[in-house]
Amino acid sequence: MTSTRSYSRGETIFDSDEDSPELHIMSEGWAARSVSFKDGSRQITDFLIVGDLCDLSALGKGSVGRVAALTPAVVTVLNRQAVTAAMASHPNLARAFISIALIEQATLRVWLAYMGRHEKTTHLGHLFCELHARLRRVDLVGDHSFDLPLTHEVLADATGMSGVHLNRVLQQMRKDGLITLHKHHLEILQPQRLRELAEFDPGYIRPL
Amino acid sequence: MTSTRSYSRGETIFDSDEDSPELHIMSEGWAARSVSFKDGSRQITDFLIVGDLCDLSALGKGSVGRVAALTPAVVTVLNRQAVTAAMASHPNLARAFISIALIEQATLRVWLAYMGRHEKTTHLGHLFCELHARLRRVDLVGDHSFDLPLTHEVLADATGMSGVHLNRVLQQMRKDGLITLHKHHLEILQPQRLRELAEFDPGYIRPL
DNA sequence: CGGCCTTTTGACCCCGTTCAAACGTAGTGG
DNA sequence: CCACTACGTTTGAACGGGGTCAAAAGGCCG
Repeated sequence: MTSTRSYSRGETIFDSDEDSPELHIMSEGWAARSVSFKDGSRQITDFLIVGDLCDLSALGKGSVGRVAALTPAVVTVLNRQAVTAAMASHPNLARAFISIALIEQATLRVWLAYMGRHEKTTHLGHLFCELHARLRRVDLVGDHSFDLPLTHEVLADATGMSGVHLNRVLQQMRKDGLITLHKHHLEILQPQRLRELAEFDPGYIRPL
Repeated sequence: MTSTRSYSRGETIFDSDEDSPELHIMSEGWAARSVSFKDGSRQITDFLIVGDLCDLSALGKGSVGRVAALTPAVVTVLNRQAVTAAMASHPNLARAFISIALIEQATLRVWLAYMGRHEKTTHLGHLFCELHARLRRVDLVGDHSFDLPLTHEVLADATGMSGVHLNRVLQQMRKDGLITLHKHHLEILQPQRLRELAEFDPGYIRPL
């Protein structure tokens, strides 16, 4: 039936090349999908948290990038064939997967839009708003703060900036009294102001 | 049954707000989905050409941005309910839509990765490779050249650069003997070199 | 205590932006 | 056929955000 599997930081959970008969759902920890280039740089395209499907792509064609654990992580493993069989008899399940894929699309479009924008401060602020909203869905936030067990390097790879600059943006946000970030715990001090600054509209976040 | 509709340049084909009972398929011309910001800037997140679905999002939750014609365009209009009904009786159709959504995702991830990269030349080169591959699928290329009825401004909004800089990148590519671009017709003079330069891997393009 | 991985800070520099103006080129109407 | 206009392309000059390189200063763990 369903089983779980544990990964330690840095381990690959799924790679676009493989054609695995499994479907992975995050049960604990953080993971990221990323695309790498010859010059060593990488772009993180998705953060995966509890409840997220790692490889929806196993249900159809089309996949890019590698999913790797960013923290110690646990995933639940489903059998792909069992899922596709269930889809055949329950059309609503198929529609649910389409919806999930579309929500992931929407998030990618928002990321793309913010990546194209110029001020990196806005971009990072938006990411914080998004993560807060997503973590809230799965009860991983306390009021306006949450654990963010990621290194600067990871945040930089997600927002398309250098680690050095990411650090400077953070300093600025702290100085502006927008956030605190200590020991991998982020607190949003002025949620309203941050949302306005980042033009955050939670409409694209997956509803519960 | 199915009907068609025509749009002139700039007209909105679909907006994420509306909850239309229709599904649109591009039959002629070019369109783009874009996200806009308060400051007037916009980011194009998808180019739509013949055969592309404008609003897969009508089949589920999750949508961002507005789809607008970039040239005079013709779309075929399908009835959404008819499609969802067909999906219920033909599970393979549902899987096909999942695949389409996943391929769109893959493209978005690639765009995101190139947006995060630093050299804009690479980014634009990659876009040209992608467009060529996609247009080839629908027989709209002649050897290594194709019509590209887009303004610099549009290309700039897609690649996240200013119109001025986009023009300069183009000049450089011309000087390097990589391409010519005249009267909205692009010719790739050194396809192999361009692909290598842009690290283009067509694996993510929708197969025929 | 000694490494190793992160975070922080400083200095320098370049890619890409912005502002502006000039230069096509196509379309419209007299 | 020639203005006149509107839009797109091209070019110049100046500025600045963010990158790169390098080194110091914290944590964290064996």
